[in-house]
Amino acid sequence: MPELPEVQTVVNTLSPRVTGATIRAVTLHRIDIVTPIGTDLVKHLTNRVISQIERRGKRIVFTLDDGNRFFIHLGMTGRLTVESLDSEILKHTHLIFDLHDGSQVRFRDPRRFGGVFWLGSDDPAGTMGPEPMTLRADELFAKLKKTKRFVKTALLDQKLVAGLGNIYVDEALHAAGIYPKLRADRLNRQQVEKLTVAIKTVLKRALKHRGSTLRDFVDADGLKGAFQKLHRVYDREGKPCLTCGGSIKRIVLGGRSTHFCPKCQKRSK
DNA sequence: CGCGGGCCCTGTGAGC
DNA sequence: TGCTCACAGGGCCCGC
Repeated sequence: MPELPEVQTVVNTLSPRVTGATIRAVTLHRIDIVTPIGTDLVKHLTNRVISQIERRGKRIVFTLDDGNRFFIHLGMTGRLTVESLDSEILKHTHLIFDLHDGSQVRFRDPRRFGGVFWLGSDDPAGTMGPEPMTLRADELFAKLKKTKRFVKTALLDQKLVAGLGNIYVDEALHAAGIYPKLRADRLNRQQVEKLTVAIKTVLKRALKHRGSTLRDFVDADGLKGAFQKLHRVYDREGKPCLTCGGSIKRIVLGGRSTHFCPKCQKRSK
């Protein structure tokens, strides 16, 4: 579900509702969604003020008034929403913050690939790579030079660039006319230049449409994204390429679905 | 030590 | 209608 545009959309909709809010109570229904194991989240958060909320990679980073931080990762099916007290608490709701104004922030994640990660004073970025929106082509070129993996697989590595996922890597490679199975270290300067621009263009357009909802994604207000209607390759196997009319192919790389147009994204050069 | 594969989970939709 | 199976936006951990 959540890649950079979706996570940013959650932050954008959550921020005005929680920035400056006091967490009056914390209800943790499953302690195993919290990392490190044994963290007393209730103690850390109760009666704290949320002074800031921001995105780093695919992480939603909260800064508290005591300077401590934690982040929530949405995994595949995570939702972070603001709801009223009387709205039904759905199955798989693992964490609830009661705010001073009577609203609740709820974290719900059926597959539990997401979770809550206590940082304290640790760096929210961890070992993550640079943000794609401010990425420089020479920087990406240097990183891709260091690996023999397929360019598709390399771009999914959050240590290389932080925030891209399966949808936007496929979309960006298509926009740049690059074959997904091309070895990362074989891309030339012009290709990386084009790829850098394509990544930014695709992410910017996706953000403008509040991300992609294939199934689960909603923002903090429960609103779905609309960018899935504008995908040019992702989840379009067998359909005509919107650029050249060729048939979109689906292959599996590193266990992930990969969609591309064999005519626009040629194997050679 | 880089890399590929397995695995962690639940829900859904296609196919029989 | 009901069952089985493949698959899903992510990422950690384990051998090789």
